[in-house]
Amino acid sequence: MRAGRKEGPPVAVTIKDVAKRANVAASTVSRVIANSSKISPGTARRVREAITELDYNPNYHARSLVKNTTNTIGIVMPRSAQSTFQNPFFPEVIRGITSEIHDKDIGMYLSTGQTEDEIYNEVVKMVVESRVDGIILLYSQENDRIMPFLLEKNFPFVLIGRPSAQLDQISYVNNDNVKAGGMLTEYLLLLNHKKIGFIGGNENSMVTKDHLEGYSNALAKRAVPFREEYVVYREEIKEGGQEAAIELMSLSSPPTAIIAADDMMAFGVLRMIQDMNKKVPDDVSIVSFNNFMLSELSTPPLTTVDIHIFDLGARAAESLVDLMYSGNKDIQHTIVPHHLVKRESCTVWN
Amino acid sequence: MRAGRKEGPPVAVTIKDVAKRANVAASTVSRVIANSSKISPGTARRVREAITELDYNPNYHARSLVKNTTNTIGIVMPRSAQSTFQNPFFPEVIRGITSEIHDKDIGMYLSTGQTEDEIYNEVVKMVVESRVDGIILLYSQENDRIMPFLLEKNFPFVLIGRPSAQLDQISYVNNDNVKAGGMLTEYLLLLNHKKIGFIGGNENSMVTKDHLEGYSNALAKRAVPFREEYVVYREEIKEGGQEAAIELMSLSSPPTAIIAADDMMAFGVLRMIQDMNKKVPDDVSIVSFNNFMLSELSTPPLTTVDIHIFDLGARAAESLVDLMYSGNKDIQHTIVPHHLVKRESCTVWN
DNA sequence: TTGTAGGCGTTATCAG
DNA sequence: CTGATAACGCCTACAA
Repeated sequence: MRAGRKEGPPVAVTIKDVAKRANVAASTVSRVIANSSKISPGTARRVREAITELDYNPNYHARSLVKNTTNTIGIVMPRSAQSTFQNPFFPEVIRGITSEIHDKDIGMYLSTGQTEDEIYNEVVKMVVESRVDGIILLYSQENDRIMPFLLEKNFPFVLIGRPSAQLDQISYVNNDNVKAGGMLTEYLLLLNHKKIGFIGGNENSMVTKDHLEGYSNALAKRAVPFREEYVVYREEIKEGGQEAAIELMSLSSPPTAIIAADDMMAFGVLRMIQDMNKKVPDDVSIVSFNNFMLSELSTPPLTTVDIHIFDLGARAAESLVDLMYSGNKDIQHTIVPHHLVKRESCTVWN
Repeated sequence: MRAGRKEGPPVAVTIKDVAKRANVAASTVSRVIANSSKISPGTARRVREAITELDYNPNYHARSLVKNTTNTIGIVMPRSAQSTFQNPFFPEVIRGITSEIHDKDIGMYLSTGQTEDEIYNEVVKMVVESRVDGIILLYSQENDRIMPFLLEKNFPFVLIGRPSAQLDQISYVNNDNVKAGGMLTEYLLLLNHKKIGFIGGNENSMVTKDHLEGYSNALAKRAVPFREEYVVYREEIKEGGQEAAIELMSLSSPPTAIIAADDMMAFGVLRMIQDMNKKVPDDVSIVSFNNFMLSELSTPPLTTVDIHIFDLGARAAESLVDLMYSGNKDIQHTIVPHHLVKRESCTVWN
């Protein structure tokens, strides 16, 4: 279905009205708006007066039409973020983006699609109808149609995360998730844990793959065997952690420490472990990724790695603005640092 | 600062190209796109072929310019939501809005302003530059300039929350917050609590006022004295709850139960109470509003009133779409029901 | 320094 | 049923 026609509200004041009022031609008005150098102070003043008196604002579409620029960027979220925009990750990224563009007169257009097709079609519309000047992709998955499309159209975009291919053609900003996963694992190892469970998010997402790689690297380095049964995947943000905890803890030799895909998962794990009448961290240690705001308010407060989500968004916006307006078409790869936030959900294993 | 000019990417295919290809006039192409009735099947087919062959998409701005319609709605968030988009309320509202518009070909434009002035200017731009067809306001405050402006321009908008004035001229969707506040208080009263602390959010916001009214009503009805010192306000989403807990618990006669402005606050309160080596709910009961996803995962799980945030967004979008495209300009007031979710943060006071 | 004219890509009106 | 043609509101040569 397509929305119907709008009854035009009181016709807006146009550039001609201003011109008439100031006794000049429309083009002159246009020039003072553009701050054209060659304009006499006198007329400039007169025009400006007329503008304020009439409360004139240039029509966005007319301007976009002729300049072929929209001054807005599109944000594309994954399907799963739509169903769970609940994941604080996305709002926080958007905050970061916002911080970077709010004073640059750049607007933000949000995708609303809820299926892969809907999202793809929205992206197509954004670019081919010239709705936006550039796009920030909030996710990457293997075999996705969006990036190939954008690449083919040669349309400016930056990805938050890691592309699964064509690294050298895609601007992205990401964390070093392999390293982060490794660090967390090593931390647990140093705490003397040998049986470490790993709860991944979407099995096909790059983050998950990278975390897992870091995990297994760290294990290998300390000659701790990698055990299949310690690795489980859950996508559902709410029940995921709880279910994974059940799966892990019901093993004949359950882990003494668990790495959760993110703090939301960790909350679920925490809840479930406590429901089992076990203590965190005494009976099982928990660590996770992201450092959401609430992580420090849980019981016990969560040890987690802060990946600076806000910065992810801000840097992405920065790169994109560069790509769109600076003429600099160089591909940029930005790695946002992470750091461990030690709190009280981990302890030494006897 | 204003963003610069974009280098036009490969010029897009226009309606004229299609016309040429199909050997018809541009206006004919326009007609088949609009599904005009009076068009011969033959040409229609030829045109459609040309469209797909050329991969033609109508230019959004050209169309908006002449039709004076944008098929997009603007979402205006409060300053505090920008700094704390962290509050799950906003993402959840947006999910609701999205659910309502994603299949209607309606887009979503997000405000990015971070000061009151920036936000106001953005709104002005949205309406006066014809960027959007309507607006959803995610907050209301007394002495705000935005609603008067919208009203004066006779621009379609709906408010999520309660207007502080001109109720009959403003479409809004809201909860019955007085009732919700009253219910929570009565619940605690029935649990035999007499000393009930109230932590409000922003003291000037309508929600807070309504909650407080419900609170004091309920107290009065049971002849329990209203005590000034039991009422505190905190805006900061993260530290607010903790600080308020300190303030309340250090009273000479501290409350045995606390009503928090929302679950985020409640988390902070919970944390702080536990840091004081007191038990929830045995030493103090906690209840709050909103029922965020995480509320059921805390320790202990939170008793809270579910206000159906998602529906707030969906209904608002529905009303707005009506206002914008249906020709029905009737003011609509929608009250979304709430319900108590009993969990484990409250118990009977001996 | 300023005005005139033409065009950006559509849709709507009016003939035919 | 279809084709010209004139808007929509703005910007940018080109002239003056």
